Amino acid sequence: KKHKKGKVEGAEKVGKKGIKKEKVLEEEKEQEVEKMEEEEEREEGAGGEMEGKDEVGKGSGDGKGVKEEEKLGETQSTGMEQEKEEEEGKGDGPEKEKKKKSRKKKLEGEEQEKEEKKREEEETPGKSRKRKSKEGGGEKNNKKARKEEGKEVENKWKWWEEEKKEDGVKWTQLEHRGPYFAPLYEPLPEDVRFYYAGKPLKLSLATEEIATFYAKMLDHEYTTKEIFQNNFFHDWRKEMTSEEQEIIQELAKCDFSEIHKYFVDKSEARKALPKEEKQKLKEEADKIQEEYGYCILDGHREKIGNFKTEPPGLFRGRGDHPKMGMLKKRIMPEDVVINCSRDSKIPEPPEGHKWKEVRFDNTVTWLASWTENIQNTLKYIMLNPSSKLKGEKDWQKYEVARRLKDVVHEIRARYRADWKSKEMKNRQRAVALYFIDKLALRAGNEKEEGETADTVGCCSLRVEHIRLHPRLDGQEHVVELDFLGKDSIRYYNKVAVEKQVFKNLQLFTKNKDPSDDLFDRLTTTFLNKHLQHLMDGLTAKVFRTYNASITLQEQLKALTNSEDNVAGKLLSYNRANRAVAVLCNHQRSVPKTFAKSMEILQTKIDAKKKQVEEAQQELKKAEDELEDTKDAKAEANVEKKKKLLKRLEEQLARLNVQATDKEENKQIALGTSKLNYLDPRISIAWCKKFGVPIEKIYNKTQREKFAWAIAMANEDFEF
DNA sequence: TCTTTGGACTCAGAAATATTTAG
DNA sequence: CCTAAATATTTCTGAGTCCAAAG
Repeated sequence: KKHKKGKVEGAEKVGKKGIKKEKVLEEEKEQEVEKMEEEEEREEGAGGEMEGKDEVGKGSGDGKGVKEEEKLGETQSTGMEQEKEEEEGKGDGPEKEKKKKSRKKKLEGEEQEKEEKKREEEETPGKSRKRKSKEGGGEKNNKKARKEEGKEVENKWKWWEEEKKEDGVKWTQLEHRGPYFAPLYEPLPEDVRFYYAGKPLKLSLATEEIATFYAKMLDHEYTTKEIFQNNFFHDWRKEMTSEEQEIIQELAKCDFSEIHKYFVDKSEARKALPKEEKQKLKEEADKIQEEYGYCILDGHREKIGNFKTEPPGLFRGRGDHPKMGMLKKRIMPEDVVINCSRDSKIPEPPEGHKWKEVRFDNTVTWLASWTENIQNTLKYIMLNPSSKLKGEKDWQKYEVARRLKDVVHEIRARYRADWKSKEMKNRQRAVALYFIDKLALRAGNEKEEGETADTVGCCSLRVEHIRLHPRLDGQEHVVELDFLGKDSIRYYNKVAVEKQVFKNLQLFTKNKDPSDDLFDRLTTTFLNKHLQHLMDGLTAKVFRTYNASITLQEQLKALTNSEDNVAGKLLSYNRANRAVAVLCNHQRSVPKTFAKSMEILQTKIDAKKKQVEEAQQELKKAEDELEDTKDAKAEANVEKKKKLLKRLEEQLARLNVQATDKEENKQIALGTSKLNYLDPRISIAWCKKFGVPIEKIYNKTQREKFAWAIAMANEDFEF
C-alpha cells in the first residue's frame, strides 16, 4: 500500500520481469558511478575541485553553517550534565541557596513585568488604565487575580532542579478526570428546514446532525470541491434511514441554506450577547477547565493540553486530501482508553457508559486515547507544553541539537566524501543529507498512497520535484526545487549547489520518469541508522533544530545594535526570527486585511511626518523668540517644544519600524519556529544581554512553556 | 532477517476567541 | 466614552517523525 521505493514498486507491478529490469538498471548505474569517478579524478588532477573551500551554507549566502567553526574544545559530556555544569558555573553555592536565588530572580521578573505595564501606560496615557477602571467593581478582582497569578508562579514546579527519572519511566503518579466529552447534538428548531429538490424534508436525528456539519461549512471553499462533496455524500447516505436513502439521491438537490443561516444567526446572536451573559458563559467554561483541564502528576497539578474529545464533524484534510469531507464520528466513552496510576482515583465514565479500557502504563505520557475513524490512527490527550513531561523533552531536544554542533563539521566532511562513494545507496544518502543540512528539509518518510495528500520530504523527493540548471542567473549548478511539503505548503527554492552534488543529481535522475523517486535507494530508516551511528541520538530532524537555532544565534549577533532602543532591538530580533522561518519554510496565508491595514499605517506615518515638521517649525519660532526676549518664559517654551519634537520623532520612528516589520512579515509565520525550533535560551540570553524585557519576546503562554529556560539561562548562554 | 504496522510523540497553520487600539 | 476594527492569543486537530514490535 505504501509508496514504495522504485525497486520494490517495480517488483510489485511487473513481477519477476520487473526485478530483472531493476537489476539491469542497477548495474548500469554502478557502471556510471565508476565512469564518473574516472572523470572526477581527471578533473581533480587539473586542480578544478573545490575541496574544502565550500563549506555548507556558503554558496547559498544564507549565512548559516559556516561560522561556528571549531568549538570542539567544549566538553563532550551529556546534555544534562552540561547544563548542571553551567548552573554551577554561575558560582552558586549549595542546593538551598541556589533555590533561593532563583526564586528571588522570579520575583524580580514579576516586578519587571509590572514596571513594564506602568511604562506602557505612561506611553499611551489613559488607555489601558481606563479599561481597568471601566470594569468598575472589577478593580478589586483584578488586584486579587494578579496576586493569585503571582502566587501561582511561586508555586510553579521547578522540575528542572530535580533529579531525573530512570529511563523509560515517565511518572509514578498520574490522576485525572478523563476527557471532557463533546456536547450531544441538539436538534434544529422546527422552523429550520432542509429541502430536497425544492421540497421541505424532515430528517431523522442522525441524518440531520450530519447535514448540519455540511451546512455549517457552506461558505468554506471545501464545499466547492468535488472530492469533499463526494466523500461527504457517501458517508452521509450511509447514516440515513432507508426512506431517506430512497429520497436523497443527489447532493446537488440538497438545500442546506436555511440550516446554514440558522447557524450564522446563532453565532451572531452569541456575539451580541450582553456582557453579563457572556461573563456567565465564560465562567461555565472556566469551571469545566478547572475540573477537567488539570491532572496530578507526581504530586504536582499540571495543565492538560487538550482535555476535550474532538467533536464529530467532517474531516478537513489539508491540500488535496483524498479523504476530505468524510464523516468524523462522535467519540464515545466506549472508544476511550484511560491511562492513569493504579492507586489514583480512576476517572468515572459519563453516566451509563463504560471506558473501553483502563490501563496503568507509566512508560507513556498520555492520559487518554482513542482511535479516530478516518485514518484509523490514535489520538491522545496529553499535557500542556508548560508541563514537566513536555518541558523536559523539549530541553532534551535542544541539548541533542547542541551536541550536533560539536560534530557537525565532521559529519559534513563525511557526507562530502560520500558524494563520491562507489555505492549508489551511500551517494544518495550523502546528497540527501546535504539537502537536509543546507536547506533544512524534513526527512520525508514514505506515505500510504491514496490515503493522504501527495506531499514529500527529502527522502521522498521525486524527479519531477527538481530541475537542474547548469547555469542560471549567473550562477553555476543551480537546483530548482518545487514540491509540496508538510501540510501541502509549497517549497520553492533555487539554490546553487556544489558541482559534485549537481553531477550526482544528474546521475540520480538519469533514465527515470518524473514520478520516480529521486533517491530510489534511500529510506529515512536507512538514513537515520547512519546518523545514529555518527552521533548518539542523531536523526534527520535534529538538523532542522540545530540549523534553526544556530541561525538565530548568528543572526542576532549580526543584527543587534546595542545603541538601538528596545523597539529597534525588537525589529532585529524579528528579523533574526524571520531568517529562521524562511529557512524552515514556515508560511502563512497573507492576512485578509493586510493591504488595507498597511495602507492605514502608511497614512499614519505621513500624518506623523507632518506633525514632526510642524513641531520643528514651532521649535524654531520659540528659539527665535528666546533670542529676542531672553526671558524665562521663552526659555521654558523652548524646552517644551523640544520635548514635543522629540516625542513626535520617536513616535515616527516607531511607526516606521512597525511598517518595515509588517511588510517583511507578510507571508511568513514566525510562531512555529519560535515555539518548536529555537532554543529559548538563546532568546533569553539575548534579552538579558541587551536589556530587553522577556515579555517583549514571549507572551504569557510562551513564558510558561519556556519556564525552564528562563530559570536557567543567563546572558552568557551559548547554543 | 527484513519489512510492515502500530504507537507515541512533535510540529503545523487555520480558525476561533480575547484583547487592544482607533475612530 | 463607546463601538468596531485590528491585532494578539489560544484552541484545534491534522500531518509529520521516529522507534519498536509484529509478521
